[in-house]
Amino acid sequence: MVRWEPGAKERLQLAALDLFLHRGFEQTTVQDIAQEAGLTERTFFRHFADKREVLFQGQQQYAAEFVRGVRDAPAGAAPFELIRAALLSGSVLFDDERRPWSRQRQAVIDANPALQERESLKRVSLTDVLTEALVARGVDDVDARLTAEIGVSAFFVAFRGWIRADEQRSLDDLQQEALARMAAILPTRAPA
Amino acid sequence: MVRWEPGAKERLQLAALDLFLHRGFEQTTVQDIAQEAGLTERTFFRHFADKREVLFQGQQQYAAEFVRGVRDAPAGAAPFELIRAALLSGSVLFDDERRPWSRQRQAVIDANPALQERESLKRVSLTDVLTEALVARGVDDVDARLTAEIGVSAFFVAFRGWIRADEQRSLDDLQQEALARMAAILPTRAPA
DNA sequence: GTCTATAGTGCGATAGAC
DNA sequence: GTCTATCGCACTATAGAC
Repeated sequence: MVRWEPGAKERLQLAALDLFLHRGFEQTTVQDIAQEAGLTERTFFRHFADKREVLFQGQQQYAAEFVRGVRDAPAGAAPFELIRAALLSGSVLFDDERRPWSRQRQAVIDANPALQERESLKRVSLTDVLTEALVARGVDDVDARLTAEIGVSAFFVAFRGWIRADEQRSLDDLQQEALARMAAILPTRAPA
Repeated sequence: MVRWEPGAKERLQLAALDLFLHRGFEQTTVQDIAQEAGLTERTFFRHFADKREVLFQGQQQYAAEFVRGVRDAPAGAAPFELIRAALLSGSVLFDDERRPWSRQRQAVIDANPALQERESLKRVSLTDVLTEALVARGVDDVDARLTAEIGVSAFFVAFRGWIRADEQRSLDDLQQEALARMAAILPTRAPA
């Protein structure tokens, strides 16, 4: 007889999403989740720093793809090209199979302020790592931050559209549209 | 003898900032803060939803100024003009007198992830109300969201610069610079 | 204003993998 | 033997219920 089944973390994540969906985040205790996964509270907290974090693991995987897009872009690419590459690279994680799961997860987050708080912090972290990646590609500090802000905004606006019930377009299509619209909103520079 | 001194909320805020600065956020209990202000824990939670919130009251005042800028902008103003008006309107709250206080407060926030989380949520809320204000001015939903994102990004990047030790320029100068740089980063549209 | 549930921590013990 | 995952228990502070 084994002392523990493999995949404890995954079991906890699945149990948590399921319970949050049906009972609500606040109405679900960590003990409930652990019990559902055949583990104890203490073990839950070994895998996740806090109760909310169980929904946000995997985000750093997205950040990594994002950064990889920047790192692998052709030499001499302008900041705007770098951010397009980042967005395209990240979008591969959001295929049509994932759409229903993303919808469920987002519904749970939208129903709870504490989870929105964590999500918004993840957004900031994503902007930070992207900024760093741009600086590593030689972009000026402030421009890097602004470029990252533009890119992350495009991602989040596109993502919201992507999980809409009637939306069929790919995430990257929506991202490109968001970037184009932002360019249209900002004033054109006077020709040199 | 009075039953309670006036300004309970303000006393709690001042006591909290002071204790957070000297002891750290986590090392300060709500009881510490209440005691310092001559009140009870229960009273603290009557004024603030949670321990972190004591640092974030006054943000909604900023949001109101922001929105007012949008509402009072001249008729027929393009989204970009509306956002410029919002930023200018909000910046009046950040005069040179406030700079040292903003620095202190930000130092406390930067030292604690839980506070960064709350700050990032406030940022999202600000974007939401700004989006709403733009929609009320007739801007298309998606453009409103994107415009709000641009504006809030400009504010936060500018604010970071504004509290730098050696920075002398006004917040709005820095905001304008941020907007100009974003425009320069995004590609120019092909002429119609 | 009191009471209590729950989140989250610290430390130690144990069981298996290697 | 070492290393790591799990569990047990006692504990504090937050936050909400009554």
